[in-house]
Amino acid sequence: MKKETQLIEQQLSAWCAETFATCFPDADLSDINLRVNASRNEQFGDYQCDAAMKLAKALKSNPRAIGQQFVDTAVLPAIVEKIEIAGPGFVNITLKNDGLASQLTNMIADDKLGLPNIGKNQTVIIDYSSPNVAKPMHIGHIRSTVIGNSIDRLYRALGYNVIADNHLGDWGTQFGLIILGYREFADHDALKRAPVEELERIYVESYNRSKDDATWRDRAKAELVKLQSGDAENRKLWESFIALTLGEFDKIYKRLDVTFDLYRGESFYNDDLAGVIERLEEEKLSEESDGALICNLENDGLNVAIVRKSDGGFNYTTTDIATVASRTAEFQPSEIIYVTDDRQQLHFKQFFHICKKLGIETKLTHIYFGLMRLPEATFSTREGNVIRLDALLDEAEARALEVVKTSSPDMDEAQQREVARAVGIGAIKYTDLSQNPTSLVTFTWKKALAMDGNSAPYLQYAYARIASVRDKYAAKFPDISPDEFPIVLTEEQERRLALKLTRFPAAVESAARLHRPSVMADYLYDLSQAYSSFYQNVPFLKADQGPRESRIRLCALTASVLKNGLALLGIETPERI
RNA sequence: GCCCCGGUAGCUCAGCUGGACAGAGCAACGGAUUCCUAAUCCGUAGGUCGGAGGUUCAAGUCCUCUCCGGGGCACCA
Repeated sequence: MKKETQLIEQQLSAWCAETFATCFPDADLSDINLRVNASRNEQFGDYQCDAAMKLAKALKSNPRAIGQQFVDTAVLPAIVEKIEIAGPGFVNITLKNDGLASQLTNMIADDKLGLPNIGKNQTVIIDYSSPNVAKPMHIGHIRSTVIGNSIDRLYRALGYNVIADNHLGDWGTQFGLIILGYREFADHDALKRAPVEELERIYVESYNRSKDDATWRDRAKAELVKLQSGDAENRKLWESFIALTLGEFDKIYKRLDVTFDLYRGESFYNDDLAGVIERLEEEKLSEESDGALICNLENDGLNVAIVRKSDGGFNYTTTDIATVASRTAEFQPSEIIYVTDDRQQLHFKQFFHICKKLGIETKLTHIYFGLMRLPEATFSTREGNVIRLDALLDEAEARALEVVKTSSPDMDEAQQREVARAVGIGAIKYTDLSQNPTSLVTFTWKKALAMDGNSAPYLQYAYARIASVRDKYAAKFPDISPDEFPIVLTEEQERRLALKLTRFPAAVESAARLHRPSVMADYLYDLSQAYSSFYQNVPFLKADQGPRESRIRLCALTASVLKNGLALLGIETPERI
């Protein structure tokens, strides 16, 4: 039986709370945060507790004295070397070297590297990517796809049962225009060559005609009505548009290593929409206004949401409510997570609110991110200022290939291409994942394709160096098995690396909890820096037996953490680079 | 008009539930390669955290006001 892993931070926090309770048995400490946190600055120990300052007021005492009392009464846990009081009343905690070493040994023995199984028996649905049919994906789509996919991976790693659902925009008024346009001026050769581009051209042209041609508008509407009422021919056309588009999308998803468990577009919920309206009316949550049916949420500061248009059609609020109802009934998720850009915030607040009023208790979370902007000067001449996603990926791979060719000229070309693919795609993903999603993002090729510094290639490079060390060790000492030697931390860089390694589970946990892959990226970069410094300054293949094996084990564990950690960002780790 | 998100070093960005002197990368400058992949490492320089008040023992982080940029506010999703 696998013992439940507990994060060091939690362990120390619990200990800290207990100790304070023993120190001050009469005080009510329930409102005060007694947590222990990783020290930001290593001169203040490995972990620190700032509770003494927080308690000062409640206990009517000064923080130094409280800290001192804590230090005097505390019974140190086995893993702790010493505690000290410092500054205004911080308790700084330093871990034992052999305590760290045994943590590492446990991680090595655990194929999950110490990750807690906090998602056991919980289902989470993640709704991300969700592009529209008949429109090519451009750089605006990469954030939802890559961020959503990373959240997906983080949750899975923590034991959640994740359902990744691609909620395609496959239904709506645009299909009337597309069907009509298709009938009138489709270029069938172009449709074979580049189906989505041609579909988009058809849509745009048809849309433009509808703007000042009432007849065209009416004809498009007639096509839409036919489609919606199940006309066999239009239905078939519509299905073919979806198939063509998905065929193109799948190429991109494959390149990005993104897979979905479900592809349920808006059309999937079409039959449920009337029922949603009925429920809203029954619950008296809706009212007529200017011929439309609305939910008035002004009292909640959320304006007004239209649930049925004056022409009788439904819109996305209705669809989204139907989707939640369907998902909760079918999967009983503990949480549904949506990943979209921040323009949709109001919409999500509105329909989350309506769902709650309808008695749906499921936790609904909207992860939003800032739209990608272009620095005007660079791209103003580009047509429509749009960079297609596949073009971006091509460029990334090409750029990476140049670097690979100059850095690894001896590698055969097929392998160079393979490395360039992993590195190029990794660079693109990392750029998106390493920033806080809510930040505004300015797209620059330089940043997106960065190959050094805080970038995926830096992390991949660190990994490849370890792989190389491992192979050289195996060749040089074929008869020695490093795992028979204990991990001993003597050098400064060694200890720093060890400490970082033990924080992997905490990093994964908080990245998932905060829905922020950037936390993971930050951690991995930090770890790689610690490793690179170790690598550069501490010899291992040339060290004596004992330290050598200990260091090899550290290398191996670093490799595992990097590989698994980067996998949580959807980034590959080639063995050679 | 109301609401949301940004404004941190020349540039691009971190900074978790307020915690000890604000951190990276790029660019600049100076070092390191008989040695485990230099896509690396070590170092120097660079910031009144948009501005003004306030709360607090402690504010980049919370509150109020304000300036700048982006976005959203009824039949597109």
